[in-house]
Amino acid sequence: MVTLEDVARLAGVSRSTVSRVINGQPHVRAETKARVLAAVERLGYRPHPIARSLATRRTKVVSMLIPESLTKLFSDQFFAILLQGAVHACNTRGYQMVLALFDDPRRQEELYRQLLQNGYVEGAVVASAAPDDPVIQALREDGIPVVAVGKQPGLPYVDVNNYGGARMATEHLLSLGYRRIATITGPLSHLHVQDRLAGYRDALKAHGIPYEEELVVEGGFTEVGAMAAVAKLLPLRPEAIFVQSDTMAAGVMRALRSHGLRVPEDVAVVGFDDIPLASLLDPPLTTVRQPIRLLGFMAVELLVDLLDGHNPGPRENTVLPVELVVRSSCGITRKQFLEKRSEKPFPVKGET
Amino acid sequence: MVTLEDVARLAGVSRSTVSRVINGQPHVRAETKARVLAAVERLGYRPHPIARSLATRRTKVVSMLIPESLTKLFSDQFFAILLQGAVHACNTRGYQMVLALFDDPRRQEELYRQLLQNGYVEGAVVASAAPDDPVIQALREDGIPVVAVGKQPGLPYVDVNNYGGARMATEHLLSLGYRRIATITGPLSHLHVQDRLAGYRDALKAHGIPYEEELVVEGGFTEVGAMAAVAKLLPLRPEAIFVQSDTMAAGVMRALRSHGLRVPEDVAVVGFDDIPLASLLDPPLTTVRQPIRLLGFMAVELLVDLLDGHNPGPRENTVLPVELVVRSSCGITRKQFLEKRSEKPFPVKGET
DNA sequence: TTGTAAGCGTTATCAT
DNA sequence: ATGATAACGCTTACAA
Repeated sequence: MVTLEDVARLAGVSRSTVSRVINGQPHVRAETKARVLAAVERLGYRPHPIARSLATRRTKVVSMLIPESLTKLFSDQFFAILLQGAVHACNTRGYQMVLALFDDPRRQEELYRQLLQNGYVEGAVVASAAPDDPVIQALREDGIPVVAVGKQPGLPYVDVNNYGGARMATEHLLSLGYRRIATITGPLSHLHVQDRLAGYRDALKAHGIPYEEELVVEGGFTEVGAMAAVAKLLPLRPEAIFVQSDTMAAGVMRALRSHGLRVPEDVAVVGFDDIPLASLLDPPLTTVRQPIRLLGFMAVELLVDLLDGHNPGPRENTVLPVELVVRSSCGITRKQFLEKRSEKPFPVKGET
Repeated sequence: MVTLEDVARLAGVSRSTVSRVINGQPHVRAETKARVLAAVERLGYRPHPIARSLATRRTKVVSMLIPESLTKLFSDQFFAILLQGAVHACNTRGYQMVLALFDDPRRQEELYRQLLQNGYVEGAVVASAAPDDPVIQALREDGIPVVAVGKQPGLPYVDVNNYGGARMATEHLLSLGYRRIATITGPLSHLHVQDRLAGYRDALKAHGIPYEEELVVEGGFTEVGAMAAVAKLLPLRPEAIFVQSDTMAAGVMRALRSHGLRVPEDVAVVGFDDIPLASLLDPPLTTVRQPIRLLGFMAVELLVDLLDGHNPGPRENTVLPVELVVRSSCGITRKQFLEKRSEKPFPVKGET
C-alpha cells in the first residue's frame, strides 16, 4: 500500500503538504502542488478511507433501514425502486449505502447497536415505519441523524400526498358512478395508512355517502392479506375497492377472479403506488402514482445535507405530489377518461 | 465517547488487557476479566469499529455489486429477494452489506475505485454479470475477494441448474403436446442465458424436433423487450413460448393479450424464476423455480468464509437445483399435472 | 498473566 | 507556504 508518507518522500515535501493538496486546501504554492500531484500520479496513491475516517470522524456511509415489521414486504417493488433512488443519491454525493434489514425479531436490538452505535454509519434513512416501531424510538432517543420516508413525528421526513392521492382515487371511482366503495388498507399503525384512509373517507363524505366501517378492511400490505380481506368484503357486495397498495391490488384481483368475479365489470379496483407490476396485471391497474425513486433520492439528499452541515434551514419536511394513472381496472380506459374529462371536467382535488 | 483507555483506568489495568477481554483472548485471569467486564458495563463501552479496522485491516463490510448493465433491471423482484438472502447472511455473520449500483455508465470506473480500492469493502458478491462486463474484468484483475451469483469463469460462484431448468420447462411443454415452441432469452452475453438456451435446444433435439433459429428471440430480460419479441414471434405462429424470466413472461402475456390471443388456449407460456409476480398473473404462470434467497445467502456465506479464512477447500462452486412449478399458463392445472404424472410418469430430466 | 510501546494512515494544530 | 507533532481508538509484538 502506498501512503501519504511515500508520496511526501517522492515529492520531497512533508506529509502535511501532501495532505493539503489531496484535500484541495489553499495556501500551497502551485509549483509544489504540481510536484505532489505528479508523485501521487506516479505512485498511484489513493487515500485510505479508514484512516481518514479515524482522523475526521466522518465515514461517508449512510444506511437504509428496513424495520423488522417491513422486512417481509421487501420484495415489493416499492422498496427496490426506493433503494435505487437512494443509492443514486449516494453515488452523486460520494456516499456509500449500507442496506440494513432487521430480519430477525430477536436480534433487533443487537443489529441496531451494531450498525448505528459507534458504527461506520453516520446517518440513516428509515423506510416507512410506524411511529411506535422500536427502531424509530431508538433512533429518536439516540439523536442519530436520520430522515424518514413517510411522515414521522419528531423526525425530518419526505413523504407523498397520501391524503390527496387516496381522495383522488376514491373520487375517480365516485365519478364513474360507483357508490358502494370499499377500501383495503395497510396496518393502521402507519401514518400514511391513516392519511390514505382519511382521503378515502373525506371523498365519500364530500359526496354525501355514509362511511361504513365494515367496508374498510386491513390487508397488511401483502398479497395474501388482501386476498383474505376480499373474502371478508365480498358478502357486503362492494361495487369497487380502493386498495392502498398495488401489491395488495394484485391480490385483490386474484381473489376476485377466483370467486368468479370480473374486474372491472363486477368489481372495480384502484391501487396505490404505480409500481411496474401495475401495468402488467390483467386488466391493467388504475392506480395512484407516487414518485418512489424521487422519494428515495430526496431522503438521502436531505440526510446528506444534514450530515454535511448544509441546509440548516427550518422546513425540513417535503411532501411530494402524486398523480392518478387511469388504466382499465376501474372500468374506464385512459382514452375514455380523457374524453370524459374534457367534456365534463371532473374536479380532481387533493392538496398537492 | 468512551474509549479503551477509560475502561482500563476504571478497571485499574492496561489498555491491552481490556483489549484482550473484549476480543475474548485467552490468558487473562478470571478475576481481572470480571473487573474489566464490570467497567465495560458500567461505562457502556462499545469498541470503535473504525479504529479497530485501522489496526486490523478488517472492516466486516462486504458489498453487493449490480453492474451497470443490470441496474435497469433492479426493480425485478429477483434482486430484492437475492438481496434479502444476502443481507440475512450478513446479519448472521456479523457483516454489513453495502449496496452498489453502478447506475451511471460514465462513472463506472470512478464508483468502482471509490468502493473497492482501499475502501471499506473487503469483498464483493457480484450479481449475474456477463463475463465481459468491465466490473468483472476489474474485479478479476485486482484480485479482490469476490463471489459471483451465476457461473463466472475464473471466479468462485454459486449458480442454479439453468440448463436443467430450461430443459424441464421445454420438456413439460413437449409433454403437453406442443411442438412449435419458441423461446425468449436474456442477453446472450450472459452465461446463464446460454445455459438456458442449451437446455431448450437439447429438449427439442431429444424429441426429434428441429431447432429453428427464428423461434429464439432476445428479450433483454425486460418486460418491454419481451413484448417486442412477441411481436417478432407472432407471424411464426408458435404454440408455446418458453420465456427465460418471469418478468419477461409477464410482458409476453400482456403482449399476447393485446394481440387478442389467449393464454394458454392460443399460446402457452412458461417462465423462469418463480418470483412472487408469477402467481399473480392471469393465468398464474407455470415457471421454473430457483432458490433465489438461498442463492444470495450462499453467495455471501462463501465470500465471508473466504474472508475469514475458513473453507480453503478446492471446490468453491455450488450449483443449486431448480424445480418446475406448474400453474396454468402452460395449459394444464397443477392438479391435472399431478394426475397425468402418476398415470403416465413423464421423465423430467435435468442434471440436478 | 499483564504492561509497554510501536504501529495502522490520516488530519489538524501550531510553529516557523 | 511548509513542517513537526500530536491526536484518532484500537491491536499486537515483545518484554516483564
